[in-house]
Formats: sequence, C-alpha cells, structure tokens
Amino acid sequence: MTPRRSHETHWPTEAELGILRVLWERGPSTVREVHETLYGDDGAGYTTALKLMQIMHAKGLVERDDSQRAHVYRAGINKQRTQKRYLVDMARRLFDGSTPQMVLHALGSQPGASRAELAQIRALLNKIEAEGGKS
Amino acid sequence: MTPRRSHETHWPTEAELGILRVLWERGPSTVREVHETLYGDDGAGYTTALKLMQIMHAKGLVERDDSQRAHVYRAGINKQRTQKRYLVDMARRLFDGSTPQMVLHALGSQPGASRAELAQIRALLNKIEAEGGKS
DNA sequence: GGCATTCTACGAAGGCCATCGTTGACAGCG
DNA sequence: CGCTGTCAACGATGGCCTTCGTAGAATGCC
Repeated sequence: MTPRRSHETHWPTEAELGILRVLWERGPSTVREVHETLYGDDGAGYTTALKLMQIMHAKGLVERDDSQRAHVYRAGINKQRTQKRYLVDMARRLFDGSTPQMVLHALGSQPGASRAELAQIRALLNKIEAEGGKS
Repeated sequence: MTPRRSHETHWPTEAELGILRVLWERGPSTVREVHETLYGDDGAGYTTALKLMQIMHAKGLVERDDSQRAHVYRAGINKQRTQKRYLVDMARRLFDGSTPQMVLHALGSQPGASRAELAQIRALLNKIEAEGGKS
C-alpha cells in the first residue's frame, strides 16, 4: 500500500554484500571475476551477478570503469565504515543501542578467541580506559 | 524465476524484530498493547501489527493464548539465543566469521563504554583467558 | 567477411515483506 | 433487541530482491 520508507542511504542486501566482500578482497574486478569467485560453477548464473552489479552501480555501492569492453568494478563504499554501520545498527536493533552490551554478549558466547586476539582486545581496552571512558 | 533459497530456520524480519523486542520487554501482550507500544499514534496501523503477529505465529516466532477474545501473544524464541544468532551471522557476513575480530571493531569504533562496562568486559576477558583461549 | 565467444543491457518472473481495507464475529449497553 | 466499538481473519497492493532469458554489440579468429 504505502511505499516502504526507503532507508535513503542504501543498505547492501545479502547478495550485494557478497559482491562487496569479493571486491574488498580482490580489488577492482570484472563481472566474470566476481562471478567465478563468488558463485563458482554451481551458484547463480553470470547474468545474475551482472544484474546485481549494475543495480549496485545505480545505487552507488560500486564504481565502474567502462573504458574496457569488460567493465571493471570496484567497491564504492568503505569496508570499515560498512562494518561499523552494521555493528551500530545491530546494537540498536538487539542490544538497546548499547555497543558495550553487544561486545559483552559477543565475547560471552563461544568466542573462540586466540590468546593473541585476547591480548589485542585487552590492549584496546587499556587504550580506551586511558583516554577516559565515561564515568 | 527460481525459488529463493528459503533460509529454513526463520530469521525475524525487521518489523518482526520490533515486535519481539516489545514482547521480550513487556512480556505477554495483546496485539493492541504491542501496537501502541511500538507504533503509537503515527506509526503503522493496527491491522499491520495484527497481520505481522499472525504471520509470526505461523512461523513459530510467537506463541498465542486465544482463550480470551483479545489473544495474548508471547515471544516464541529466546532473546539471548536470538542475539547470539545475529552476532554469529554478522561475524560471518562481515568479519570473515571471526567473532573476536568483530569485537575489536565494535570496541574500536565509538564504544561509548562506561567504566563499569569496561570493567565488566575486562572481567570477562580474564575469565576466558583463565579457562584457556586457543594458543 | 563470417562465425563463435563474450560482453552489456533490458525486461520479466516469482517470491517475500509491510501495509492497509474490508468483513464478519463478538461483547457490552441501553 | 439493536447499536456501537473492538477484534481476528483474509485478501490485495505495491515495493524490493534474486534469478534468468534473450537481444544486441563488440572482439578475435579463420
């Protein structure tokens, strides 16, 4: 009935996120390269990947160099910023907006963290505390 | 064309999550109560909430007591488990499946953590380390 | 030039999602 | 009994997402 409130800033869909992951890892790639990496031989067809990437281009999620016959795509949004965006959104939706609460939950449930990672987290904790957390 | 791979285990959609949040917080509630809490006067209409909750009931996301005229709904899935499920999925989609990496990112970007929360995280860290993280 | 291959572009199908309108049941009240 | 308000049920609508089929252009090779 009523038009869905269009989130305005585009959230990548699940399939789009898959393509972004490939572009973030491989760097600029053609549709064929992305398709092979992502779907291999028994995933979605080539034109599916093409269509998705065209739509993503229209949304600004990827940029495109069409000077060659096979256009070369690259991620149009930053990986770190996207990760952060999703984290903040997840905290909002499931943890009352509290990132620390989310961290606690994430750590608490089967983290499988290595000692090195634990040390890294601890170091970050020290840094945050030194810079003055909220009282 | 081809049927979408149906995730089989139902992931609550955005609107469904909103309703679950209300049920988790308020406990068993009627459609009207959920609607008022969630949408107030200028959100979606009453029948929208009703329809959503009926669909959720069909999916098993909520349970229902229909012994009264106004049916009473309660959450059919556990809050903690749902939080964990989303966390794991997010780690998979954006952090190479690594929860610790995700924690690092979450802590690193605008934590807004209170000292108490930092201490809580630190305590949890100690506990995990004591129980032996992977080398 | 002619053919096979590889692209891009376009459109459409089928599914799910959120939203709402309408209908019929039910309850309370005068 | 008849009104009035609330409720569940159902269907439909418009939008978005994923997936393809097909067409047309470009390229390379004989």
